[in-house]
Amino acid sequence: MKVPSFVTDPDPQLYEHGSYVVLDFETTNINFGSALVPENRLLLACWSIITPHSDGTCTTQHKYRWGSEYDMQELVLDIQDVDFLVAQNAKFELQWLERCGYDIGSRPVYDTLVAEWVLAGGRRWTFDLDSIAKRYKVGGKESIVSKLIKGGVPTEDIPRSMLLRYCIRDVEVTHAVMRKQLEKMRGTRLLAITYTRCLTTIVLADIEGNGMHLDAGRVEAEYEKTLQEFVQVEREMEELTGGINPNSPKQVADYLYETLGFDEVLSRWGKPLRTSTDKPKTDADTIQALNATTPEQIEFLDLKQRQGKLHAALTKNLEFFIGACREQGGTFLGQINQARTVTHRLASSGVPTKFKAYPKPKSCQFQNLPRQFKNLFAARKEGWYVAEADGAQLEFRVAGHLGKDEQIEYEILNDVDIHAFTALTLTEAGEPTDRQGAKESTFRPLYGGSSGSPAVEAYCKAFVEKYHQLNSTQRGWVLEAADRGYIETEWGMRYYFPYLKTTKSGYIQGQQSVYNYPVQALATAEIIPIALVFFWYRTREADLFIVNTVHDSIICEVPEKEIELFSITVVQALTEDVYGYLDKVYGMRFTIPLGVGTKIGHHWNEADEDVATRVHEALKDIGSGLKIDKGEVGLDIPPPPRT
DNA sequence: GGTACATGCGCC
DNA sequence: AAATGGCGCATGTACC
Repeated sequence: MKVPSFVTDPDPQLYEHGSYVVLDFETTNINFGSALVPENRLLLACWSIITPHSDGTCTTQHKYRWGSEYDMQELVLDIQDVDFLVAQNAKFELQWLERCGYDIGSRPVYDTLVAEWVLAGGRRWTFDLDSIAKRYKVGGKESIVSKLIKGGVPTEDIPRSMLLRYCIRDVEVTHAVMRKQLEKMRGTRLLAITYTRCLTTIVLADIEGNGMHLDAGRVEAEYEKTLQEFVQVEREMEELTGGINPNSPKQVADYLYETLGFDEVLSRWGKPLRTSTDKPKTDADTIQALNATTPEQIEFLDLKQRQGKLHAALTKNLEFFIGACREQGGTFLGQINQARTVTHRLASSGVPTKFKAYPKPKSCQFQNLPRQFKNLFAARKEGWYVAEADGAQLEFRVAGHLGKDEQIEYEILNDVDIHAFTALTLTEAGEPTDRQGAKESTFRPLYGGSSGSPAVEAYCKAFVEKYHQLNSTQRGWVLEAADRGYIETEWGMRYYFPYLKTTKSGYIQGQQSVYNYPVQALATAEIIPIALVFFWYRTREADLFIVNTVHDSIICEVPEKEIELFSITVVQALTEDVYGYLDKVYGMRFTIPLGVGTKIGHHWNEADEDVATRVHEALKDIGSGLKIDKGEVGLDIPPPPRT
């Protein structure tokens, strides 16, 4: 499908001179009124239409309409008549507008919540409309209706006149906030950032409605197996300990350090490693590091480690999965949230769901699903595939670009194995490590880490020397942050660091965040969302659909006939489209080749070799370094030459 | 009885 | 004295 010009040739100045509708809906409030809950109903829409004129003035028209999604034709026509749509938390309005028959991809949105998140630049502000309004001194104090809704009063029970006043007021406040935000962004490069974020909002509004789908047979088997093992472990623990609660850090600590007489793990300075409130630690890493000598000690550590893992697997995932399979056909929804993270990554949260089998509602988010359970997910349609594409070594390559680091560029162009260097350095420093074991240390110094075991410290030093151009760039960021209180990234985003402190020794506390934010942000807050937007538009008329995105990846359900379409389009979106967008919108020429890896099979993360052969064939004339390994197909696409 | 915090664990 | 970033959910405990 053709990608609209407001994506291929964006002009963020549209927000300054275009016509727009400011919209607010009132709905019944199951799960905060989400349009994705079929039982929710639309009650009321209030909107203003703002039409600018060539002489600098503008006309404003106010409208409202009581009724359901089937009564909103006039609203839809009004939106179709303007350049863009404005709302606070536009994802919510877009999901309702979808139910009203509006094409949510047809024009840009301006989301005051998202814009405020951009302006916050990493400061932990609150982003509800009342808080924002208060900061801009518009709109007065929180209304009674707002408190009633928060207090759980059904919206439909609130007197109509009150609800109408409330809704009109929210439209006015949203509009006033928008004008203030635009004012504040003038003279900065934040408008373009806001534009990118708001394009992403549209796509998220759509993806959230799809949910992910479980293979019920596999879930039942996995649950049964895990439960049996868990029951066995708990029984053995009870016999050994006489009945402590293994989920209580307090009781476990008493048992470990009093009853069993373990010595606490010590830091390099000889002090015990404690929790933030100075209590003895009982987590998996600590238990791994304890020195067991008696048979009782050995047995307990083994049991506790298994118990912790099994308990987490059951309570956080498998019980939820079982509920979803037995009670709702295997498909469940998750939220993908903007305005949560300080770096502008996306976050995910679960949708609280009440299953018959459990007394309390359970939630399951989409970004921390255990790897070992990914293959419990399948496409919901017979014969379809789950296809995942991820940005190859995305943050490392981004670091190479931001640091203008020739060594990183060389290593990417020549496909150098970076973990091998880590393993070698650690081994030479006296701690023999294989490639797999070295992986966890590889990027520690990239994010400002410098300490650890002697060998790890030696590795950190070696890293900093090897990629000295990146390191001096990062140290520059730290100085800028310490000096001005914020940094401005290459693409114009500002991150504030009000809490940086320089110690007597000259060490800047909090510098790790400064090292990290630009790298994490360009990779997972810009490049992946941009790719997501292009991929979504390019495949809107295809049957395939996006079901999830996890920081550096895009996950879809794809019919057999669209395997090639998926592969070619996702590669284009994650590379060429990104180069083009960064250049056009941020004036930024990306210098390092971006790469893509694809994995396609009937279950998530379970590659099908035959499909991989087809993908390999489809991509053979594109890019460079095409390779196929255990069903995963990867390649790089170099950035366009500089002219 | 309800809420807030601490802890631990999962992901990238 | 300590020094790798970013999240969300389940449970236990302290406290009102």
